[in-house]
Amino acid sequence: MTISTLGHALLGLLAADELTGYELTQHFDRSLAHVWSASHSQIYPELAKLQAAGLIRHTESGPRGSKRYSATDEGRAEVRRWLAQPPQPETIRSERLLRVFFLWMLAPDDAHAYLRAEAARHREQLANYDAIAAHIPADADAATCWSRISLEAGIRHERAMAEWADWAAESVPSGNVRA
Amino acid sequence: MTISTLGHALLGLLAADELTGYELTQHFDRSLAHVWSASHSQIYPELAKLQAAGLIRHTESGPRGSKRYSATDEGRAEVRRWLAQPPQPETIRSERLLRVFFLWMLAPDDAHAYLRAEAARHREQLANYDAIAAHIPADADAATCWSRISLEAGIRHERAMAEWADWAAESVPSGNVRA
DNA sequence: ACTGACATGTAACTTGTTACATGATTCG
DNA sequence: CGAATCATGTAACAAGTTACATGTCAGT
Repeated sequence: MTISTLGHALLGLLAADELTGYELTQHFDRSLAHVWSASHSQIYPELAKLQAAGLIRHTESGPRGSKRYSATDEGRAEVRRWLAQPPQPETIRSERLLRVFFLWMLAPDDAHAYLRAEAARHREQLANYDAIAAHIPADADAATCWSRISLEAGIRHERAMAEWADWAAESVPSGNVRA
Repeated sequence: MTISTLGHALLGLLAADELTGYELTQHFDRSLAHVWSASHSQIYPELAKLQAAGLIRHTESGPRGSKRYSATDEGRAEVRRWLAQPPQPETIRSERLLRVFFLWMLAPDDAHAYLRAEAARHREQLANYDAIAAHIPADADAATCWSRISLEAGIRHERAMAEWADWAAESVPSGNVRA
């Protein structure tokens, strides 16, 4: 049985807490949003696989048919094994940056507007991340401390990209310049 | 016919130059490496689709059965249409950052080593990008200027992530500290 | 002759998305 | 009692990866 990255993400979350599929789904929309994304339609079948592989265990059943899972010892060992492996180089796929590559096909004003909008989008995301970071207490547990560290990567990324978009917009002539 | 992002990438490249499938493949390994990735097994079928949709045209046949394509007027119009649309928020998936999220499961020394290695990987990528940037002439054509602008995003991203990894490593206690 | 780069394609599989489908519980 | 949220699942499809398969041409 080979485990996908999604599988490892679920396993990692279940190593810290007992969670339902629904709660796991929410983690991908919230705490893990800057790191990994997954929808419930991918999560439920993956949970079934992990359970079949003995890496997670169904602990309790709650209201509305909800099922709570926790990682088994083998599951925790699997996460550690995964973490100890050197990661492969990631394949980069950014549609937003790809568009920039082809912006020479647009009128300078339109290209300029694209970059300004890009800067705004990055600043918006940065504000979201900053707001999340502001709510993390200073005396948090280990798992939360590490979520803060990974969130910092998102913050610095958005900040760098916002500054890049500003720089890029300045380097493009525009008829809309007012300064 | 809906066109995938890969289709738009191919169309964009073929809007500037007449290229073969093989040359397109190389672009994803080189000029587009920091932006989008695709392998030949995905490219050849996609070229067939674009041709069937009348967005590209097979122009000349070369040695070793190579086929050269160029974008049609409809193809160029399609790229511009795509560029004018507001991009959707991108789904983020970084296995390397996901690991950081779960680093609390490792001994502090191992977590520290992971972050140091991360910093080194980002610095290595940064050096690659810097080397590429250094070879772009100052008097380049429009398409090259925009490739330089998108490359700058890669450079700033790697720089920000290298600095983040340093910061993160410092914030983790390690038995290997010599300073 | 051999090696490596050039060159194109297909098949099987994995991963991820979108849409469909259903039902329980809570709050106003 | 109606809407929102909670809660789980499946099916059809799209996108991407890995492996298979084949053949050409240039340089040594």
